[in-house]
Amino acid sequence: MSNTKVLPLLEPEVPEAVAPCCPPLTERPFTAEEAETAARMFKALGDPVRLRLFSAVASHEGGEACVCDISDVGVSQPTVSHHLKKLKEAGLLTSERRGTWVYYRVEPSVLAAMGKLLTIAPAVA
Amino acid sequence: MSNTKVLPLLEPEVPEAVAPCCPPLTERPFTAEEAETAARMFKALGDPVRLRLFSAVASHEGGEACVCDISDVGVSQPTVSHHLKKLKEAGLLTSERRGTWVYYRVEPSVLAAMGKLLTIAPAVA
DNA sequence: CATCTATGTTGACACATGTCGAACCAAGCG
DNA sequence: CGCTTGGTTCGACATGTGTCAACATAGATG
Repeated sequence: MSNTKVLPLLEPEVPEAVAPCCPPLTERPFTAEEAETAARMFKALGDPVRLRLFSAVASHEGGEACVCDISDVGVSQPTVSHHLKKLKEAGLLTSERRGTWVYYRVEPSVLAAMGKLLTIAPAVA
Repeated sequence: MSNTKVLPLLEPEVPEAVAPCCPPLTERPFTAEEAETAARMFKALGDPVRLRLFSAVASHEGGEACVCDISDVGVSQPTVSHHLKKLKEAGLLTSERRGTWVYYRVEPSVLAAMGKLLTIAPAVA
C-alpha cells in the first residue's frame, strides 16, 4: 500500500460556512463575502421541496429522520435525493448510513445562526 | 366620469404572504402550501446581491434608504432595480417615491416572522 | 417646453436549477 | 450467489434566473 491515509485535507462536503457566519442583517450593510455565505443558506431553503424536507427532518423525533420517512413530498425519489444533497452541501443537514437506511440530521447551530441573522436589534445596549 | 375609483381590489403587488405565515420549521413537517409561501421569502434572500441590498436597507437609518444610497453593490443599475423589485414582490420591502428619489423600507414584521420560522423550540411549555 | 438626473422596464442571452427515467451502488436475505 | 429493497448518480431536458444595454418614465430645473 503506497498511499495510506495521506492528504487528510480536501474533504468532499464541509458545512463550515454555517455557524459563525454574519452579523444580523440589520446591524450594518453586508459585505460581498458575508452576503455570498449567508445567501447560500437562504438559497438552500428557497425551494418548497427542500423546505418541506428540511422541516420534516427538523421536526422529526430527535432531529433525525430516515429518507424513507420523509420522501413523500410529491416528487420522484431521485429528486428527493438531489435536494437532500443540496441541503447537505449548504451545511444544513448531515447524513449517516446505518445498515439499510440513510438518516439525515439537522445541525441545531444552523437554526440558531440563521435566526440571529434575522433579529431586529443586535442588543448592543 | 364613468369609472372613478371603482374596483379597489386587485392591487398590483401585495406583500400579504408575510406576517402570519407558518409555524417554526421544527414544530411539524411543513405542508406544501406553507413551504411554497415560506420558500418565496427565503428564495428572495437567496441571492448575494439581493441580500446586500436588503441588509443595506434594513441597517440604514430608520430602516429606510434611497436607491442612490444602496446601489453600490457591483452590478449595473437596471440589475439593482430588478432585484429591488424581486424583494418587493416577496413582501420583504416596500417602496415610495418622494420627489426625485425612491425610498425602500423594510417591514419589521417580516424579520420577526422569518426569525420565528427558525426558532428551535416553539416554547409550547 | 427643453433638459437633466434618478429609476424603472424591455429584450436578449448565458447560465443555473428542478425534474425525471435509467442505470448504478449498498445491505440484507433466500 | 442472485434477488429485493433503499438510496444515489447520470444524462437529458425544460424552465427559471441574473445580467446588461437600450429605451422609457417621473420629477426637478432652467
